[in-house]
Amino acid sequence: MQSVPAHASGGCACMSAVGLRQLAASGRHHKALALLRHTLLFYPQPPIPIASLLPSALLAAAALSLPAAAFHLHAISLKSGLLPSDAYVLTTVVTAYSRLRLLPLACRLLDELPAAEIATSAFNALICGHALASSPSPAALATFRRMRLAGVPFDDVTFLALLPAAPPASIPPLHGVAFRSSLVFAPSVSNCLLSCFSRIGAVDVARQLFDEMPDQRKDLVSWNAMISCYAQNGLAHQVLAFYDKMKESTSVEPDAITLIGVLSSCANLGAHSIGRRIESFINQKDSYASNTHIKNALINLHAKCGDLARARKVFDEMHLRTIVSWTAIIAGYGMHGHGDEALFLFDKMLEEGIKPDEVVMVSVLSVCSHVGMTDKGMEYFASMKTVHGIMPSREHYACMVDLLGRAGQLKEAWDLIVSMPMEPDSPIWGALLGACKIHKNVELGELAFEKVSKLDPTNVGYYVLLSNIYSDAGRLDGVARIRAIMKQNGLKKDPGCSYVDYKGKVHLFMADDHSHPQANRIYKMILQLEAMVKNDNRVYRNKTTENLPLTGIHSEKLALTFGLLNTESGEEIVVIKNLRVCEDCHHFMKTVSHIVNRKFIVRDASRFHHFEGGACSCKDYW
DNA sequence: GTAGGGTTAG
Repeated sequence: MQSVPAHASGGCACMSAVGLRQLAASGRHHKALALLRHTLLFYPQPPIPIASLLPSALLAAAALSLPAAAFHLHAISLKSGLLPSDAYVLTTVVTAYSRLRLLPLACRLLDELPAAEIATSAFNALICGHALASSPSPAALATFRRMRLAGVPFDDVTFLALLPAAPPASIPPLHGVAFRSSLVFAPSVSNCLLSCFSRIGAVDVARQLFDEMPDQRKDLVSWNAMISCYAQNGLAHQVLAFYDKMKESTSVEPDAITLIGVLSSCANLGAHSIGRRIESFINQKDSYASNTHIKNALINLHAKCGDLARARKVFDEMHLRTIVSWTAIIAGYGMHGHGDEALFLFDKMLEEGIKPDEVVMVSVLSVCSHVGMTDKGMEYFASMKTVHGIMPSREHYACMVDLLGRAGQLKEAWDLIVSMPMEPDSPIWGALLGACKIHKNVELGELAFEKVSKLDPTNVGYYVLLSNIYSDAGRLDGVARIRAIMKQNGLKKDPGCSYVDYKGKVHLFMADDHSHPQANRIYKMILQLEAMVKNDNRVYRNKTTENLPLTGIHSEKLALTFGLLNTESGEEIVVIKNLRVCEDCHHFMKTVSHIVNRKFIVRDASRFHHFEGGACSCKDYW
């Protein structure tokens, strides 16, 4: 007959282990730790079934941010002789320290052991810890090397932890390792590799990986990863094409993640009718009704497609708003020129106790810059460090250079760049260059160009900006020089294009484009409008047009005129343009809005312009 | 019992 205590204790410990796991899994970590304390009272002596209790308890300590509890449990693990040999306990100690932001302790633990004796799972946990602490993480890669050198087998989990944190240059060789070890054949690993190549901008390699996956191994995640790949690399047209392809495929059904990728591409393209179709599909599904990510994508869609009221409606009707929702609506008001409402919402967000992050601060600063609230922008920039504890990044500096530069404070913008604690990047110098164009400063423009063309030599926009600076200053020698450099480097100016999403179809126009079926009617009307604009004394007061060289018909004039010809008064016209609208076209549109007594909206590369009654919502500040 | 892939805002 078994001794009663032994039998009873075994059963009780077993129950404790189950109970602890359940408590930890359901988030009741305090109860889990209390149960462990209670159990330990009955089992003061090792080696007892503590082995089965420690992992859950360690994770509970990490979840509760209780380093002292983790130290205690670590000590128990050592005292009971479970460490260093018990793989489960070793792995969870590493995980607990990683999650408690005590990565050095996790490192030391494994550093002191012979690598060959460390279990795969413990190495995986450490790689994961490195990934958690920083990304990209050379240390994660170094841990993987140590593992391989010691001959410790790696598995799919190793790759899933390592790949997202791997430095860009190590992705192709890791792909090779995954291939040789046959791990690429695990769908999760190939999906992960796919998104890694996406992250480093290797879209073609990502697509190749997708195409090489046998159909039965392509799952929903593979399709979504490919859609995100196109979306994040700015290939919105490919997203829509790929989405169509996905709908044809019988093996997968789009889910919320698919739709989010597609919606964001519709937003970037201004493809409002496709976006609205997806929205009505979404509204039919109850399961999406409370999906915050979807709602955020819809706010972004409507705002970027010109329907701010609808964006606001989605925002107002949300049950749970995250900082992303706030950022989307704030940026929306900003790009439509409603700086006051945007900043009011930001203050409201703070009142609701939401802590601002780097991203929302970028939006707030760019709102200030777009609407010319220079002082307000300076205040917010200063408050980042002093009030919110956010260190300004290059992106924030770029906003500030833009803010000061647009306002004509070129010297202050320059001083800010010089005072930066990190090396300025091309968008920062580009912002200064743009400001020099607005304020016609050749000397500083040349300086900014010199910097920016070293950092981003193939970006045509910068050459065009400097060329326009020279042109405005009557420096034709400069214009010729830039043109020569561009030719020498094989750089071509991005062609301007504009389009209107009319009755579900996109009508695209290039400059001087005659290919549209209605081209004759459109040009005839433009000529009439141009003549009327020249004679319009009311808006014409601020001269300029007469002296402008006739540079052909820009695409936005064609798209707008198409819109005017095909819609009734009161109907929405949204023109979307890939580049910034020029002064001549801007003046033309203001005047036309007065002459034909219509409202219309133009989205250019940087913001929205609402034209009505001879004026623009940007107040000529863009 | 431990380690883990694809999602939104700029």
